[in-house]
Amino acid sequence: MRLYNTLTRAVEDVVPVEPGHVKMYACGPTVYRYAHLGNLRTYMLADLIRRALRLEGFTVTLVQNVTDVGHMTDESSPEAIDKMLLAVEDEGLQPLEIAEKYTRSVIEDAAALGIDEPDVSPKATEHIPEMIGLTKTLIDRGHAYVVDNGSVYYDVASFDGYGKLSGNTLDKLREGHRDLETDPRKHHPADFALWKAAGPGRLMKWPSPWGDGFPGWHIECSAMSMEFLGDRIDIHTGGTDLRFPHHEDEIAQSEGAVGHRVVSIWVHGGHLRQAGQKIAKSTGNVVRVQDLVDRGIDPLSFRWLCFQTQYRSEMDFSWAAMETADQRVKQLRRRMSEWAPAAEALGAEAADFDTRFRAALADDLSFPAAVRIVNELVSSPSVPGGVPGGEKYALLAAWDAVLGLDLQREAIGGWTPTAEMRALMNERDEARQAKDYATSDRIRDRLTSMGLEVMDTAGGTQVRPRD
RNA sequence: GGCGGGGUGGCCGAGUGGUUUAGGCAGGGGCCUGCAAAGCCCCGCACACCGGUUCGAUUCCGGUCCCCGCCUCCA
Repeated sequence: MRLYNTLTRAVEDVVPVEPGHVKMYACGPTVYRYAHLGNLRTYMLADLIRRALRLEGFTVTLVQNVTDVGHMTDESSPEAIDKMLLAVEDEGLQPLEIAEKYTRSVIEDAAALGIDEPDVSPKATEHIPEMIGLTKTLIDRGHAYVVDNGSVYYDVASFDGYGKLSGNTLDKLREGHRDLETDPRKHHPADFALWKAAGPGRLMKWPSPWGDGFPGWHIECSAMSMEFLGDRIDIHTGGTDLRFPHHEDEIAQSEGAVGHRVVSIWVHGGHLRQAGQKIAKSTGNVVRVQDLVDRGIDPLSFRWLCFQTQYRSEMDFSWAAMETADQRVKQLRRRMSEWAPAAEALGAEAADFDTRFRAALADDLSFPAAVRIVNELVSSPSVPGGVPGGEKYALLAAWDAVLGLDLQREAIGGWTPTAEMRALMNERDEARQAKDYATSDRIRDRLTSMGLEVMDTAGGTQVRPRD
């Protein structure tokens, strides 16, 4: 298995520190609003890496945090508004109720998209002591300092490798600095909060050695990743926007605390755009799982849409492309039911397809190549010397462990026409045999109006639900 | 201003120093059919612009234009 490492800017082999067992950490959702498809694409990425690794025979442990601490709209301003607090005001709920509501919603949306749950989903609010502990360690090791109001800042100048992930090294940061108002107590403008003193009216706050306050944005990931996975983590994923400052700061924290490299491979997923702009709450162009459902699109079809684009690339979302993908997935399921049951063994041709599919996934998760292989398999001849239907079924069923498209749904689900439908089908066949086409066409219209697709086959009239 | 990533045929989107250079959808033609549908077969010869390297570049290098992300919360 090879993955592109943002840190080294190269595709690297995944070589877990513990042989055969890959430890993954994924930056997860902030739960004061609904997740949109862009967020979910990134969560899906972590799951796809896990699925592909498992197909390769690895054991995988995936930890994904739930950020239920509100962060500031603007870290540098004293008048900054807490986003969690905004949600609290808008919805008339308590912070924990807000968190619960949206946590549940994200879990549901992820499930609808076939994203398997992480092995562990720690909540930030339940690990405040670990964050305080890590902050103490950083102070002790000379990487952080306390200022007079009780906030604690990370001293970026104390960490040699600062900037290695994003390219934003300290000299570059100084050079290209935007005129931001920063806390004058900071030693360097790029210093960031590990712990923030609670201002008046702050709802979520905890006691600490430096007074009541709340954790900085980046510390939760350092603290929880190392708590659950140790200080040698094989893969860390997140959206490309987290590359700087979030992941850069996370590296400074984790490595500053333990004194050595913590994460081996950093994987960043590309953003979803719509009409050229990234999908975001602030842009006002969010698309949610519910929007897919409202349009009669199977949410799992969003997976197929995503598979066509390399995970690292930005992807433009359009309803036209989404509907095309949906049609294709539904078509695949229909073909599966035609090919059932699965063959017991694979012939040479089928085995070759299998090898190519697995190689595509192992090559930096090349889903576009995998999609092509699926398409080739589907349209390959089922004649002797080709791939018989039963083998196609067996292959696609196996690949579905990664694709997650529920391809066997129709074949297994066994949709069957009702007695009424069967009676009409018989009537139509009789009319057709008698060449009474006026009657047969009328019956076809009747079946069509029942939401069915009518097909003539060698065995007579067949119907299936129209998608 | 700094950092990072892009511009491919009607659309979505892979990929590659040349020789058969994806795939899907839409579109055109055909087979099949009583007619449709479904299925099958055939058809597009693209790579922002300008230079350079090369026998040869869409692919490598330089420049130009444009787009997107990050630098404030962000997947």
